[in-house]
Amino acid sequence: MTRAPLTVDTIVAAAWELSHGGDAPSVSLRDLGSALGVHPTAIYRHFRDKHELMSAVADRTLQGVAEAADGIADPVAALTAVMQALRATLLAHPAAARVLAEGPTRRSNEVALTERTLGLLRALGLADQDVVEGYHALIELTVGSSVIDATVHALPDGEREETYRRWRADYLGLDADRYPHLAELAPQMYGHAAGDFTFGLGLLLDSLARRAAP
Amino acid sequence: MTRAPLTVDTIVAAAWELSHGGDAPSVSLRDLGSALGVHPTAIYRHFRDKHELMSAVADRTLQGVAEAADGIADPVAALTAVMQALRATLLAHPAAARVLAEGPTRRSNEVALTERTLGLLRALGLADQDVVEGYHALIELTVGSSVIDATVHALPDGEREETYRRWRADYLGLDADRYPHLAELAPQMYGHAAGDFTFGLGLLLDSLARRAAP
DNA sequence: ACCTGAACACCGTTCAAGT
DNA sequence: ACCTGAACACCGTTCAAGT
Repeated sequence: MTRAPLTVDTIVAAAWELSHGGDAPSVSLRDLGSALGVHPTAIYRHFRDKHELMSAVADRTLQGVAEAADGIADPVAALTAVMQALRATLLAHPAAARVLAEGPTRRSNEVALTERTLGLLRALGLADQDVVEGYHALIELTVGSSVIDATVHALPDGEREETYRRWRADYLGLDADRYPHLAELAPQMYGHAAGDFTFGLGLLLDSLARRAAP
Repeated sequence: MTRAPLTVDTIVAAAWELSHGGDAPSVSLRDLGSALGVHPTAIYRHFRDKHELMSAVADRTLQGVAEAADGIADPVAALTAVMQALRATLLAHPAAARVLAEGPTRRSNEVALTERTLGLLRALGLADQDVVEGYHALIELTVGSSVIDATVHALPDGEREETYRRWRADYLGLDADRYPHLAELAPQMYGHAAGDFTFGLGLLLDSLARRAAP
């Protein structure tokens, strides 16, 4: 009995599976080959190089993100849902997140996400230039938040809390004369990364909504 | 005549030099060794591993960023100057930017930057919790903007414009019935990445200033 | 047409050996 | 104490050879 023939979709699906979680910071072609039961270099028959493969994997990761806005009438609430969904998938697939962070892939799910976001910003009543710049600001905040949090997020729950605790302790241990603000505020830092993102997203959307109002 | 002895500072300075620009996406220990006239593995006598070295290089990259606020009385203007300085150095050193994007190094220049930023947010009149969350939002937007723009920013001027032009053309070529917003707004996208960052930063600071007001 | 095998030019890292 | 040499276990990628 022979193996099912290799296709672009089979390869992307397997690579997407391997890109889960942060314990596997990047997918190697040798690992991917053995997951597919195929020689590592067989992948080059279907993708020009590894970057093209990872770009396809990254786009698969964006499947359904635009649809997070479905059924939400309020544009601000819909934009919040889309950006939270984007952040969730970037945290789950850090290797794909790195590819998306390099610039737009212009692949189908990414295009759908962009189209949806632009439409929601227009529904808010913004001028065209504000729509475009607001879109970039939302993406920049969400991607930044995701890449910053990805490493710690990949840790098991216990280690994650321990890491945050150690960071706070480092700040608390500083000379309070030289670093008065840090020494005082340290206990409140790194308490809840997801909350920080929600706060920042709210700041951006508040400003955008205000620019839209007459 | 014998070579000057290897020190932590010599190594960091040489690695910092090699980390300039985006044509060199990452510094290899073999390249670093030959730049120093030393066997690649000699570096392990001074750093535990490559990550510790790159963490030191990343902090060197932050030298002077906090001082971008010097002499600026208005907290909003000072915060703008600091974040623009941070973005500039992250764009110039993408390899270091990737290390900083993984989480806080808690090294001296980073600590100085954090302390300064917290102080400026407090000067704005914000409550402690808003100071902490506002700080994270500013860093997330700035890091996100920098990693997204770094790849294109590293291209020579002509190629950079050509790349943006190609991206716009890709969006313009889409089916206008399925993607009406993109098709219409494409000409205004990717016009000036630095301007997009300034806009997003303004949105965050506007919201923060409003929260500070009574 | 599609995949394999062998090879190339790289990586970070370890450890015994030199001085 | 500090550095070198050799080796290990990896990478992505190319290209001729197999079927």
